[in-house]
Parts: sequence; structure tokens; C-alpha cells
Amino acid sequence: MPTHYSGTRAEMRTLDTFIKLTRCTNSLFARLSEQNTLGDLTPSQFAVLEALYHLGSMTQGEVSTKVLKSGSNMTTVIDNLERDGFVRRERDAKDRRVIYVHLTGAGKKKLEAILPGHIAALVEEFSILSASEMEMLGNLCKKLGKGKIK
Amino acid sequence: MPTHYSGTRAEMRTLDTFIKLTRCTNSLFARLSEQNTLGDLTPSQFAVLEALYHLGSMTQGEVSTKVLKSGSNMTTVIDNLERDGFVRRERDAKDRRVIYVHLTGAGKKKLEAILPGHIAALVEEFSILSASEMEMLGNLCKKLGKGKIK
DNA sequence: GTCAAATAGTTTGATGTAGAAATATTATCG
DNA sequence: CGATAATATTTCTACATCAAACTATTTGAC
Repeated sequence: MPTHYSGTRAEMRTLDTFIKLTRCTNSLFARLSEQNTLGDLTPSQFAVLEALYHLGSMTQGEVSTKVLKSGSNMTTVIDNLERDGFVRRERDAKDRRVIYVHLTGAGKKKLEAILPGHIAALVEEFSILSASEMEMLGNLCKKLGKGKIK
Repeated sequence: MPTHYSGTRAEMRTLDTFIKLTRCTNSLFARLSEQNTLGDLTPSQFAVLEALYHLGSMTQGEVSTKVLKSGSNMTTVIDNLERDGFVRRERDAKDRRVIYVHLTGAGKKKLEAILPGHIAALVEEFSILSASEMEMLGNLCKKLGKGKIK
């Protein structure tokens, strides 16, 4: 892929890899979004419901951490999910600063309706890679994602 | 990484790879953003200026394509860049539907002030991978990003 | 016990994002 | 030539996103 930048060999290599990584995830997510595998949920809403489904009820702060988003927008996302009846807020009686978020029956039902199709779409997309290629990609991503320990 | 999902082996493998890829790019971008290598530009603004810098003046639609964003928000991004004096709009005399976007002197200066640090940060982040690992990652991303030809 | 610091969540303001409908302009078909 | 289709951009609406300032509550140091 062209980078149109004249730098050292290491710089060229890095930019090239960075661009490929970025384009890969961008177009992968674009294709998934086209297939509309999340029903009418936004990606954030889906991520929150999925976290609650697999990991159980959590405080709002824990949800933020799991979903890797800042606390300030978690409020909005959960506001909207609550409005649609998919989650329920409950203030902790012991520590009244804390708010627990629970999946409602409707939320569970919603997610169970969506999840199989979503997974099928992922499997389909990744089927272009062999098992060992996926493993290789996973390991490289893990290494790069972890970053340097300083 | 735990997926908490009981599926077939292929499903598990896919989800595991998908999660690693997602986390990798998320935390990579988070670390880059922490280092503030884009000055006070937003990622979108930076991407637009960079495209204009490396590829020259373009129509607004071409910028959208290069930056992989929808046309409707390109208007806003370029509005803000124009407000800050980094780009200039110019309506095509021949086809008056078209708007050309040019980098101004201030925009060029801004980008040239930012680019070296940005590249250095990238090189530093990717230096955890060897040259051959980067190549491998790049190839896998290219393959996955391209998707199946249908 | 009281006051300061820490913690959980909300609000606000600026920006980005996508999709759909609207507008303006140009191209094309009959 | 004129109606219609295609193209480029904008507007509108809803949501997401972050940072910073704010409220409420709890904890800890003295």
C-alpha cells in the first residue's frame, strides 16, 4: 500500500503495517455493519448487552471498563438502553454512589435473537483465514496490543 | 482471552481472533491518543490534512473516500478545518456541484509540525514487532481486510 | 467526629459519525 | 428540447465520544 512518505526503511515498514491494520479493521467493521448483524442496536449498545449477558450484572463503572469506553458516555448509552427496556438501573443500598445495571428479560431475549447471526457473520468473514493464520494474527495482535512495558 | 461463549471450535477460534484484533487496535489507538501526537487536531482532521498533504487538492467527495468516512460528516470536518484556516474551499467553475479542498499555508505548516512526532510514536509502538512479524501482520490484515470476493 | 480526599455517576460542550431527505447542478435519453 | 436520472454537497436527526466541571456519597487521616 502506498504511503507517499519518504522515510527510513523502519518508518516505511511501520507506516505500511499501520495502514494495513487500520484499513483491515475499518473495512471489516464496515462490512459487518452493512450486514446489520446487530439488529437495530448500535455497536455500543450491543457491547453493553453482551457484557451483561456473559458476565452478569455490573456497576456502571465496570461496564465502562469492560466496553473500553469513558464513563461520561456510558451514562448516555445506558440511558438509551433503559429507555428501550433492555436494562434496568438499581442503586446499591449499601454504597449509594453505586448503580448496578441489570439485563432485563427483554434485553436477554433481544441479545439471544441477535447473537447467533452476529457470530455466523464473524465466522464467515474470518473464514478467509486458515486456523493457523488466525492463530498467528491473534498472537501478533496480542503482542502489539499489549504494548511495551515501561 | 476468554470469550465466555460455548460454540463450535471454529466459532471459538473466530471470536478469540476477533477480540484480539479489536482490543489490539483499540488499545493501540488509545495509547497513541494519550501521547497526543496529533497536536490539537482530531483524528479526522489529521486524516484530512494528511490526505491533502500527500495527495494534493481534492474534491470533498474524494476526501471522504480517502478517509473512509461518509460524505455527510465530511462537511462538518472541513467546516471546522476551514474555520481554523487549515484548508480552503473552492467551487469548481466548470461543474458547480463540485467543491475543491486545498491545504492552506497554515495547514501545511501545521501538518509538518505534527507529522515527525506522529511517525516517531508509531515506530516506537510497532518496534515491539520484528520486521518479519510486521510483514506477517500486514499480509494477514490485507487478506482479512479485503474480504471474500463474492 | 470532622474535614479533606477519593470515588461513582451526571451534565455540558465540542466534535464526530451515519443515514435519509433535501438542494443544486449537470448529464442523458427519447 | 424537455423530463428524468445521476452526481456533489448540505441539512437534519440521533447517537457516540471525550474532557472537564459538577453533585452526591463514602473513606480516611487527624
